[in-house]
Amino acid sequence: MGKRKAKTPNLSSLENAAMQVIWSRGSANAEEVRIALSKKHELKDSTVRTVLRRLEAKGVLTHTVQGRTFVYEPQKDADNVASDAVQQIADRFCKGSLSSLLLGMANDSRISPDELRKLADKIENADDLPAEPKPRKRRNSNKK
Amino acid sequence: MGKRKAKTPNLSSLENAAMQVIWSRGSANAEEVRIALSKKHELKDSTVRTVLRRLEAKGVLTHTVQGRTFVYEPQKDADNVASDAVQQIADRFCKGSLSSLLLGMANDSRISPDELRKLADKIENADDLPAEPKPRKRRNSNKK
DNA sequence: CTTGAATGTTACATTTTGTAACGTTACGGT
DNA sequence: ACCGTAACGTTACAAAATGTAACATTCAAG
Repeated sequence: MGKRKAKTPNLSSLENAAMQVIWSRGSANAEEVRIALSKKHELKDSTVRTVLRRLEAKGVLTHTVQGRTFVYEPQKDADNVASDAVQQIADRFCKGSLSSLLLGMANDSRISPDELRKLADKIENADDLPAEPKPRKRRNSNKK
Repeated sequence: MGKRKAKTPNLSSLENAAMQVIWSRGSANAEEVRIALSKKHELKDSTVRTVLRRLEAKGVLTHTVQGRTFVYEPQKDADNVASDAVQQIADRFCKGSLSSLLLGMANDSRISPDELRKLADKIENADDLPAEPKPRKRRNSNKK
């Protein structure tokens, strides 16, 4: 019972863009973020660092020091944030019922029963197989 | 082809609160909204009306005149907005794949294969029965 | 015609964002 | 031991978004 509203802070579009970069590569330093963003929008490095600092202030990022460089990484992975976001929508529009939400999406032809079933299968096969008594919690990304 | 980004405008918390009121009752005038919000937050009516006007400017509300009163109603129903919002999340975090998004939610135990299957059934049974060729659009508030 | 309810107009103070210049520090190389 | 430079910190601001309202105008009903 304790854990109340993490109240995912609303990110501005620039902040969001920065987060996308970091989420997509797992972590990044200011310069990397700047480069990535520069495709769309040229920014001074101090600008980028300001944004990054603000994001950390908002609690969505943390940093570790490597040499004399700050390496930022998400406080929560993208998956988690996405889930929370969806849940929040469900809260606001469907009294918290995810099912109702999805039902609505089906009405909008955003998703079909078929997909849902396939998805159900995939989930079972992928993660929940009863042969594994030890469902390790953590995500073990050993790639790269 | 045509249909570009509806770009659901981000609503501020107050704006959102107002929208919740209107969505929940289908439509409402300034005074009703004020009353509803007053449970949490006392506001002058001009304040409320300003917010309502801004919401209309943002395109999420429209109004019709009834006598000399403005009756506001959502430009899009809650369902629609919710769907869009979820889709947007999928876009941002899952390259647009709703399935991936849901998969992630399953990982977080936010939803289970079981629920998905039940949901699939419900959708098929509820909405798709070929017996009803004309799902009447709406507009029929004969109450009151 | 006087009222009053309802709307329109206009104003701010705050907060949030976007953007950045400038100052400080300390590692690495010569 | 220096110094240049890469990284970070500090401080500033202009713009936009929000919250909050006071005051003016209108028009129908009595």
